[in-house]
Amino acid sequence: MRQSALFTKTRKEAPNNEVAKNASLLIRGGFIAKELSGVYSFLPLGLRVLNKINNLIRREMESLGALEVAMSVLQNEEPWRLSGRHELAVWFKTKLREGGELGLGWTHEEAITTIMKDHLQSYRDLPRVIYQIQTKFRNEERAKSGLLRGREFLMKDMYSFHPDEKSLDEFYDKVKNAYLNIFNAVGLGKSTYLTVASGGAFSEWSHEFQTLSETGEDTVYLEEGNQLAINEEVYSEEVASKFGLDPKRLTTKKAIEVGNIFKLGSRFSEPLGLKYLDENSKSQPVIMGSYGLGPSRLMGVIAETLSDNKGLVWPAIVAPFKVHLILITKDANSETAKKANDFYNDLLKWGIEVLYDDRAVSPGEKLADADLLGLPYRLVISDRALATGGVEWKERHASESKMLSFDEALKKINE
RNA sequence: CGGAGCGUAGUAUAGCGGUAGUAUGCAUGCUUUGGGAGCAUGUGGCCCGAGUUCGAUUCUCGGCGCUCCGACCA
Repeated sequence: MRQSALFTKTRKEAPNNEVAKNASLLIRGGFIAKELSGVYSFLPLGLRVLNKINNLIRREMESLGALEVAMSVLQNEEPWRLSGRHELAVWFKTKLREGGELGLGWTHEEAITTIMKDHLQSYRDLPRVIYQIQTKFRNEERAKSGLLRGREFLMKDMYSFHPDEKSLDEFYDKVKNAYLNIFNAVGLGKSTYLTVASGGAFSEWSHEFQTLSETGEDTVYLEEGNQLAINEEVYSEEVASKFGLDPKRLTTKKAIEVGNIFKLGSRFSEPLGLKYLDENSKSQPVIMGSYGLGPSRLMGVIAETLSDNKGLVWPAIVAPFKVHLILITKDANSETAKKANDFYNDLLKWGIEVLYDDRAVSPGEKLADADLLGLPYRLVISDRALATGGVEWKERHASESKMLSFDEALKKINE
């Protein structure tokens, strides 16, 4: 994409209505726009990042055998009455003209359980795994920290249906690994801990995925070198020992929750009547699990924790473009400009995602923007670079650049 | 929901009981091209409502909105 065609503009100054680093940088770079507190629009660059994250998540979920659906955002209140959750304050509710109440989906256990009543009758129909990636609405008492805690946000929610606890347990462990694959892929593997947390009303324990960050709302107990942690909410020396950790060696750190998985058991299948017949023609409640992961929050965590003082630093796998090609020349018809145009077309031919800064602005502005936008590879084509027979190559996280021939650059991009 | 702070050009900010300044952006012209370039000329603003006052962007009250701390958080 030619940068001259990109309508979003970058800004030098941090917005005065954001303190959070993630929101500040993403707004400065034109990735997102603020609509309300905790409510953001995604602009072209931001949407590209979000879609990359979504597709990464999709690949992992599909590998678990999950099938994607799109459930409705408007929800019937009736199943929520059956599950006893219709009074919860996080629910944005509204009324039909006729007077009936309905709500905006903030989670979908009730909805998917109701749907599955039409599709699960026999043990032969189990297990099943269903997920969606969808905008969720939660009437938070306090939105905060940019994309980290919003009232409207993107969520991948997955639900699994099993004949018994054993089947659920096996699947649950697979999901743990799939989640860890995702956090590893986006460069948060080392700072993300599988964390024992409260199972709430459903079971004794659940697991969270906590990424270390001073902006985090949670506190976890952990030991360096061990990727299992305990959330402060459930921590005691006894609990630590139970999970194989030595209380004496644990320290506390602030962390932000990037995922949460639950064993629901029959918490929803019983009240909503989701049952199946086993091999002995005996009616049994379906055993369920639910698995959340927020792509927009993950984008915020990446922006928050992997950036530096010049701007964003996207991991290649989620970067909106892989290459930032920058032309520096005084004359749009110069030999240098022709070379840059040709190279841009070569990159497109190779199927490389490239943002080409062909704008008629000063070199300083282009370079500062490149740092702010944070694409992994920066390639500068200028009179100076051409004089040495090639392009200047710099990786966003590196401090030094080096000169490469056009062929060498192409090769390196494809590595 | 309790507490604190804030709301002035597109953005970031200064200031005042007598209708507002700076930087940046944007527009035009000339110059300029490796770290947000220079000069000149323009463009553009006091969140909403009520009250006090001769006069309110400024003071008071209410509303709306934003940020932070706490509470809350499937």
